[in-house]
Amino acid sequence: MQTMPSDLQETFRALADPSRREMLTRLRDSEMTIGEMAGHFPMTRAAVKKHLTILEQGNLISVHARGRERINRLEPLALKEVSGWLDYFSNFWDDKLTRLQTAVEAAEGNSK
Amino acid sequence: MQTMPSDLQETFRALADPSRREMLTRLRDSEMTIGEMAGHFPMTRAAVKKHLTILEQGNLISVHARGRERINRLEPLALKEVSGWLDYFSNFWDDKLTRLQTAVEAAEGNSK
DNA sequence: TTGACATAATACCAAAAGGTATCATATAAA
DNA sequence: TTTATATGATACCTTTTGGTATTATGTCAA
Repeated sequence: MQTMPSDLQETFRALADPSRREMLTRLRDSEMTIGEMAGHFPMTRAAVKKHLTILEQGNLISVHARGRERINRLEPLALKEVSGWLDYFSNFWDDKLTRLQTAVEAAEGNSK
Repeated sequence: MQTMPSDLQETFRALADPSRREMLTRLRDSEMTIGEMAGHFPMTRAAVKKHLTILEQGNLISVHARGRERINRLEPLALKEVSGWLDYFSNFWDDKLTRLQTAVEAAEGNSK
């Protein structure tokens, strides 16, 4: 059985939830506290905090204390690792697109 | 051609399980039946079939009948859509890597 | 037709996921 | 110091998930 870095597993797991993905897109625009994040979601602060913890376990965010607040900051390197995993398939989809484009061009050539 | 992210949720959900990700890497090398796939995993055929169904729901594979067998084939376009979602963050990690590389080069320059 | 084989369908189970409510703790402010 | 605020930590509940076992269906081959 292939052994993948366990943190990549935690990253994929964290990305599986739509609320967490939306949290990442919000953190792309600006870091924010748990309370600020909770203001954007129809769930309790406790639930938002759980989601942020899972994002942190997936190395997708880092958390920094500022007084009694906790600043949540995007850490995009984990996303880059996911991108690297996807690259394992990229020539495959490129091939498929190439064949498709070739077929389209052939059809256009016939119609001219 | 812009096919907008239809149901990326099902794709992300399918990618969250390590067995399913390994199934995708196996299908990258060659399409195969349910029974063949089951030979590579320590679980029943029924469990493998469930995983393949979830991969199909995530548009990551297609299933084709061949007699009494079912051929499972990689459909990488859904992975390309995931890659597109990640691109929303790519300048972020590029920035971070650029800063890191700059710092490394500066350190090397100091040591020479 | 009969029997073996590959898969489909269903019921069931334990554990994980996603959520709430409640209480404790640490810090800011009056 | 007292009080309000921001978060942490549990306990608990319901639904989903990943797995099994069992039975049914369709197809190949003798």
